[in-house]
Amino acid sequence: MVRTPCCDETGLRKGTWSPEEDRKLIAYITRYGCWNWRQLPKYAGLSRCGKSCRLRWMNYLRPDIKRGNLSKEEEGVIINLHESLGNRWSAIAARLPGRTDNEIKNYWHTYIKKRSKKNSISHAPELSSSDLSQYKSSRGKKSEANNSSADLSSPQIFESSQLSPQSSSSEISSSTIDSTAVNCTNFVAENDVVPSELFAEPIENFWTEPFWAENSDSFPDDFMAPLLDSQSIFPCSPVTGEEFLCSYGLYYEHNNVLMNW
DNA sequence: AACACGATCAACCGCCAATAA
DNA sequence: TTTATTGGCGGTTGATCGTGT
Repeated sequence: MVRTPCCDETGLRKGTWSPEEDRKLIAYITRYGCWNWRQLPKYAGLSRCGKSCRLRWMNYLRPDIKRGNLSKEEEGVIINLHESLGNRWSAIAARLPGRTDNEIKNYWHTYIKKRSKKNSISHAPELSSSDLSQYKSSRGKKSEANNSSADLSSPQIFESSQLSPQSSSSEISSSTIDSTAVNCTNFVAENDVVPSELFAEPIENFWTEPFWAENSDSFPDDFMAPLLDSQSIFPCSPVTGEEFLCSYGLYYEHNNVLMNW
């Protein structure tokens, strides 16, 4: 089977995201969730591949992302977890609310450099053979990895604490993993804000019509009615009401259109 | 002020596992 | 069972920023 590359289509943008692109992505996901990353950019009016959109959202635009330097406690958690988990950045990130695997990965590489410099030795912290085998087997059996990571004795700091009260710990532990995915795909499915039928049986032409935040007036009233509100989507957003933060500033929704302060 | 260098981090790439058809 | 598609992960790259000379 030959896998079609997701990013080699001509016309797809690469590189740094512009504020406008961020705005579109935020607006779309805020409103509709991420039902399909591959198709999402088309309907969101973005000339990006789905992977790129997903990455941007997961690593940067999610409202529960914690920016800024890692605290001493977080550093300690990373170091401890790395000892037991190895380079399983996503698993480590799952224990650090608001931190992304990319961020932790970057931190670790920086840490390794600092440490190797400090010790004036060439060997940076490396995976033991047991770590490696554990890692490899976990990659082979993802679901087991999820379970095993949930069993670790290290302090459990679930992102669930930032999720809606309805989110049970079992939900999270079954997907430690991806609280982000929970956040994202379950916007709709679990928040009971938007009827799931809406997605199961979309309004005619809906999924075939590009989404433009600017043109949201064109949607029928009955469709606009069950829109997600920021609190139900991002129950732990530091910003209340109709506002939420993103990397480029404070956004708020006005007449169902995302505005930048 | 200008340049070189290193650090940081956002983003891309390629692979794998899960799942659907 | 096989094939195709998608999501997710870790490794890596490269642009940008800060600092030192």
